[in-house]
Amino acid sequence: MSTSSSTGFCFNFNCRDGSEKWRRGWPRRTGDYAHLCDRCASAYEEGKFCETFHLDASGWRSCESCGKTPNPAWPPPSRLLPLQPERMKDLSLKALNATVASDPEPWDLALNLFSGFTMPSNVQPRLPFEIGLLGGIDKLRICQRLSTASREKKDNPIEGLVNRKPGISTIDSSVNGASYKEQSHLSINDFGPITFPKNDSAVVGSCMAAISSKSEANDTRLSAIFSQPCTPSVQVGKQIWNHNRVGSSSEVQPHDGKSRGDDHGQGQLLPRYRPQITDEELQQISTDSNSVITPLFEKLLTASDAGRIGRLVLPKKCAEAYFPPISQPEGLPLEVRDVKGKEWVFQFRFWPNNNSRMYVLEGITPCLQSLQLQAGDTVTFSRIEPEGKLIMGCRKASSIPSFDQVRPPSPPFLNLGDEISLFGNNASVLVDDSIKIRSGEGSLVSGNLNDKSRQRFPLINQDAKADPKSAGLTVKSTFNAKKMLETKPMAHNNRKNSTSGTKSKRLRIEKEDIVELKLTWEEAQLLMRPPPKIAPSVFVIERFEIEEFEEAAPIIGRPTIPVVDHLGLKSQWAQCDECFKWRKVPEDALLSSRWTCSENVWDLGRSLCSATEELSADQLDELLPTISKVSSEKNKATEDNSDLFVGLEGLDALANLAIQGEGESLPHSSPTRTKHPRHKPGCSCIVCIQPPSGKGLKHKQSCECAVCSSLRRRFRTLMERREKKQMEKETEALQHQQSPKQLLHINAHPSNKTENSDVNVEDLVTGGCVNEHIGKKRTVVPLKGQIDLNVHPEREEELSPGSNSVAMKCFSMGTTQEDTGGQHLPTDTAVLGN
DNA sequence: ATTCTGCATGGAT
DNA sequence: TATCCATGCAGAA
Repeated sequence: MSTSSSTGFCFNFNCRDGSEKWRRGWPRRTGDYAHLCDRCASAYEEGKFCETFHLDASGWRSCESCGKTPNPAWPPPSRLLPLQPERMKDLSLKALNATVASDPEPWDLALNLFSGFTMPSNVQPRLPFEIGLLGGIDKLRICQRLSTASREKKDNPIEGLVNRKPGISTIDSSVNGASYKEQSHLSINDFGPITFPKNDSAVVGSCMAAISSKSEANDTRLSAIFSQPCTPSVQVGKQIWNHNRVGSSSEVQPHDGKSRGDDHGQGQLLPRYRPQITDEELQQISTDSNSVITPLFEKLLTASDAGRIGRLVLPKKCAEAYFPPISQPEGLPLEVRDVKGKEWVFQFRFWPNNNSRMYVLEGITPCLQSLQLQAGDTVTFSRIEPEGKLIMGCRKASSIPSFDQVRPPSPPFLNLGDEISLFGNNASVLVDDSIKIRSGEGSLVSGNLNDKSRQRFPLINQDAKADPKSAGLTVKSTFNAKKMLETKPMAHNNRKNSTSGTKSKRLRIEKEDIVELKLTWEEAQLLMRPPPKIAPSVFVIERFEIEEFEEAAPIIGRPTIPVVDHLGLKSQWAQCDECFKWRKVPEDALLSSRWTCSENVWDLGRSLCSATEELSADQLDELLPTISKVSSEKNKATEDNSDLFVGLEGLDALANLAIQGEGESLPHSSPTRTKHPRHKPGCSCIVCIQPPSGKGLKHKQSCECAVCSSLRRRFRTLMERREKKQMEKETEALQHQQSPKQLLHINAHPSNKTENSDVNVEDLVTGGCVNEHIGKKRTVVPLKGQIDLNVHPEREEELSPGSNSVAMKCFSMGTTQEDTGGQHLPTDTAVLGN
C-alpha cells in the first residue's frame, strides 16, 4: 500500500488521526484513494472493520475484539471485506451493489438520489432503514410490504431496486443464544436510501445484521437497521427488536389491519425523525466496547412533550416501527434506559384518534427532568445490543443547529415576520413593520414608523462585550449571521420550523433556552451605539428623525450619560455595576454591557470600586435627578417584592422573582398584560419548568446556566439596592422638594439623535431591567412596547395601542415623568455641566 | 383548586 | 383529501 503525503485526518472518521503520512485505503469515486493512518490502513488491509462501535478502538473497526461482522456501511475494504455467509447467504442485493458505489461519497449521492434528503455535514447521522425479515405469520405482511413497496418503488428508486428482485434470504443467525433460520424478504419501510458496500470482487458487502426474534409467538420479525453515512464516518448498527414484551399474538396485528410499518404507501419516516446521533452521543450511550447501538429515531420535544403532563407524543411510524406492537390503548410498559444509565419504565400506549392512533409515552417527566430536557431539546431512541434495550438519548437544543437555521432563504430584504439572529448571542429580532433592515452594505435604518407594538428585540447577552468583534452584536453582523445561516442547508426540517405560525414561534422561543430579558425597543435603542467616528445621515419620517448608518451599523454597548463640560469637552458618565459609582470615561469609550470600575482604564485612580466617586453628592444629584427618582420608585417596588420572598431561599426565590418579573412586565391593568399563553401543563417556559409544587426540574444552587446566572445577578442587584434604600429615600425626598428640573435626557451617545430617555441607565444593562419589571408592579405607566418573547404572535395587536411611534420616541420607560408627547428632544439637550 | 385522563380539534403537511 | 400530531379541553379523581 502506498503512502501519500498530505495533511488532514484519517479517512476513518472515528479515528481522525492527524498525520502527514497516509496509506492508501479504498478507492474513491473521485479516482483518488481514501487516505488512512497506519493503524486504520492496517485494519483496512486486514479486513478488520467491524460494525460494532468499539469505544476502546476509536471507531468502528478492530472487530478482532468481538468477532462480529464487518461494518457494512463502512467504506468497504473493497478487496478484503469478508462476507458473513452464515448470516447473509443471499440478500439479493447484488443488483444493488452494482448500482451503488462503495465509498462514502456515493452514499451522499444515494441520499440525494433516492430520497432527496441531504444530511447536514456537521452531523454524523445514523440513518437506519429497516429490512424486515419476515417469517411465520408475518407472511401476510410480506405480501403487504411487497405490495407497499411495489407501490412505492416508482417513487423510490432504491426500493424499486430492491423490489425488482425481491429477495428471499435464508438467514441463519444467533441472537442471545437463540438461533434462527429464516426466510426473509427485504422490505424497506423507512429511510429509503439503501446502499451496500461494493466489493471489488463482486461480492456484496456484508450488510445485514440485526436479527430479532419473538420467541413466544410465532411471529418472528427480523429487522436490520442500517446506519447510513454521509461522510466517511460510517457506522452501522443492528436492530434486534425483541418482542418478548408482546404478550400475545393478538397484539401483533396492527390496529388497522395494515402491517406495522405500512404507512399507507408513504413508506418513509419524515426527516425530522431520522436519528442524527453524533459519535459523541453514541459514546455517551454506549456502555461497553461491545455494545452495538442502533439509532432508531429522534424527536424534538414540544412544549406538550416536555410539559408536566409527562406525555411524549411519538411519531406514529416510529412507534409502530420500533416499539412493540400494541393493540389495546392501555399499551405496555416499556423499559428504557437513559444515557445516564438510569432505568425507566414508561407506558407505551395510544389513543384512538381520527380512525388512527396517536402513540404516546407516558410518565416521561421524571426522565426528562433527570436529563434536564425541555421543549426544544431532542430525545433520541436507540437500541443497544446485545441487551436489546431501548436507550433514550438526548440532545440539548443548544447543541443542535438553531431553528433559525432551517428557515428558508429569504431575499436580502427582510420581511415581516423574519427573524434575525444575533450570532452567538441567542438573540433574535422579529422583524416587523417597526424595523426595517437594509441589507447589502449592512446599513441599518432604525426607526419605528408605524409600529403596532409588535416589537421584539434582542435578548442581549449581558456578558456580551460592546466590542462587536467579540460579541457580534451589531445588527450588521446579525444580518450577516442570518445570511450565513441561510446558506446552510438544514436537514432537520421540522415541520414547525417551516411555519411562521403561533406554535412555531412559541417553540422557537422556548428553544431559545435563555433568560428572558425583556427589552423594549427603546431599551434596545439605548443599547445601540453609533459606530465610532461614523456620522449617520439623518432623515425625518413623520416627524421622527431616523439615523441611518450607511457605512457601518451601530453596535450595542452600555448606555452612558454624555456630558459636555464647561470647556466644551465631551465625555460620558458610566456607572459601575458593582459599586454603582459613576465614573467619567472618554466620549468615544465603548463600554461593555456590564461594566465595573476595574474596566476604567481611562482613570486608573478610579479603577477600583473603593476609589471615591468623582462627583460630589450635589453633582450627582444634578446629574441624576430623574434617575434617582425613578430608581427610588423602582426600589420601593422592588423592596415590596423582595419582602414577598424574604422567606424564600436561593433559586426558589430567584425563580419567583423571575416569575414576578414576567408577570409584571406588561401593564397589569390590562387583561392582556402577559402575552404568554396560559401557564398550563405543557408549557415549558421558565416559569413552568419550576413547578409550583416544588417538585420537578429545579436548577441547583450551583447551576451556572444563563437563567440562574442572570437571576443571581438580579437578586444581587436587588439586595444591594435594598441596602441603599435609606439613601434612595433621602434622594427621593430631595427630589420632591426640588422644583421640576430639566429632564436629564440620557442617550447612548451624544450623536445619537434618535431618542432620549430619562431611564435609569443602569437598569437597562445590569439586569436592572428585570428588576424594573419587578418593580413595575408599582409603576403607573405601562411599559408600552415591552417585548415579551413569549408573546402570542397572533395576539400582538392586543398590546396596548400607542406603543408604537410614541413609545419609540418617548422612552417613558415606566416613569411618571412628563411625557414628551412624541416631540423629539434632541440629545444635545442632555448636557451636563453647563 | 389541582392534577390526571382520554379524547377532540385543527393546523400543517 | 387524508393523515399526522401538537395542543386544547372537559370530566374525573
